[in-house]
Amino acid sequence: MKADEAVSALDAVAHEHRLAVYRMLVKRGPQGLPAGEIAARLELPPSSLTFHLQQLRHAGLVTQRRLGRQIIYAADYAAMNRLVAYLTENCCGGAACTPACAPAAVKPARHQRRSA
Amino acid sequence: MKADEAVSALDAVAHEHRLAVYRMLVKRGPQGLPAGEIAARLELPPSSLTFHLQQLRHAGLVTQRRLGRQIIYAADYAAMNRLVAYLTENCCGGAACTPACAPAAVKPARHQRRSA
DNA sequence: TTTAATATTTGACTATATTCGAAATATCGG
DNA sequence: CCGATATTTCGAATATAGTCAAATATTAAA
Repeated sequence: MKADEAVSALDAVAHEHRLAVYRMLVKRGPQGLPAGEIAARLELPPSSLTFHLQQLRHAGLVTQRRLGRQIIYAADYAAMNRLVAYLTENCCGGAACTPACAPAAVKPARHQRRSA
Repeated sequence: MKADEAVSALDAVAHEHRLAVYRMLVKRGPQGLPAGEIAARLELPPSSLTFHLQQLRHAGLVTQRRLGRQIIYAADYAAMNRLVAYLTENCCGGAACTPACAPAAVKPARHQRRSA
């Protein structure tokens, strides 16, 4: 992955609404969701949602397909993994840092204590 | 992790120079690098670098400490892992999506066990 | 205390992103 | 074809980010 691709992808999710859309799609799975459903759930005007969906799509994070009158968006998991890998690449110069640096895989809402 | 914290962190790395700085620090390890060294390697004017370092720091992705005349910056690996976990959280609704979704099949990070 | 090294803050300028209503486009069912 | 539904494109207003030279702080050494 090139730096500018990573920047595009990160920029795409670096926004309140787009991050919400993206996480919704990640949670949804390959089945995806139609634009209208996303707009309804997040209470966004359709034109605003399109703007954000296009950014996610252009960044390669989501895919688009038509189903009748609807347009279905879905997360591209391969892209997600490439991005995460790029961010954490060469952690600690490759030294034995696994416990400290390895990114968590699937997190089942465990007790992560965080004092405010 | 809250949505706005994630947005701050993503926004911090969603920039060519900041991403380069961040990856350099991730690669460097807990030892970190002085601001001047980072500026020299990336050929950035000191004032511009400070601008970007502050964003990374304010977003919680890097830490800052003084060493003599220098100010050392280092990646915060716990924050990195929280961010990655947030992005990939509840992948596919928790269904059996491991081959498609699981980022770098690695067990969740525990505690830092690294000799400095 | 003076000087040099290191890093940050300030300030002024330029450029880009976000928002959303209204109009346009594409699809379906009759 | 026509009306209804789903989504996108356009356009204009508003807001925020990025750049870097010069001035300022902080520390160390002579």
